[in-house]
Amino acid sequence: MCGRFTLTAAESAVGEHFGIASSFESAPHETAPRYNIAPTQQALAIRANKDGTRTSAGLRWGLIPSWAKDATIGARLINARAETVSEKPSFRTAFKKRRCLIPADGYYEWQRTDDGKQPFRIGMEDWRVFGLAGLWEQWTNADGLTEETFTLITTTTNPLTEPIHDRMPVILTPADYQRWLDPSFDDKNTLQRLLRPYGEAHMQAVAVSTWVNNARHDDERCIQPV
DNA sequence: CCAGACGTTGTT
DNA sequence: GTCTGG
DNA sequence: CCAGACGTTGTT
DNA sequence: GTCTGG
Repeated sequence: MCGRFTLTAAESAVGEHFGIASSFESAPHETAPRYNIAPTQQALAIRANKDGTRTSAGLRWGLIPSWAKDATIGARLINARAETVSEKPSFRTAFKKRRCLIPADGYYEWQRTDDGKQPFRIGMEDWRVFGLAGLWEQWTNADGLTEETFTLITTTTNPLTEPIHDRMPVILTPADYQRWLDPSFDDKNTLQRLLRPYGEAHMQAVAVSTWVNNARHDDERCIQPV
């Protein structure tokens, strides 16, 4: 699965990778380096308009379906399984109409051992930015206040990460971005084929400090190799 | 018809 | 909102 | 994902 | 054990 991730890259590198001008105006609070993005926190999301132009915004991690009576369900819907995402009531509408990319340059998985749990930071071999496949929703509470949330799609693991954990988040290649983001594209089979494990060839996994365990910790010590 | 669920993970 | 179970 | 709470009353 | 919060 994927319950934590990083986005430490410069705002300009993120903009260049996803083809957006700048996040300073649309999401000023998401431009600082993040070493430990946790569920319920805001994170940067990339979406596309019908004309294909891309925008960025800060959304809350943990999808709240539009029909939810209260927001607490969001903390449990932080991941959606690629195998069932197109059918599940909580996700199917967003899968058709509200897909997004979540910029990251690492994600964390905890390996269970006899001694406890060892966190790993996993990403590209040079820690460059990549796009995680996500879905977003808009939810309005009883007071009429609106909130935008997202979930990350997971799939089976790849050979690099198999010893650590049996699931991994879906990482899309830039060639797939446009189709994934296009809100008017809704061919279920085509979309579902994009949700496969990313090739391990240019990835790395590094054991890091348990400092990352606490979601309130958000500094360089989280990515410190051990 | 109405009522109630709607999710993933890991562990057993 | 939409589907399943009763 | 992990950490931390897990309760009610009345009063300030 | 299970739920909520980050």
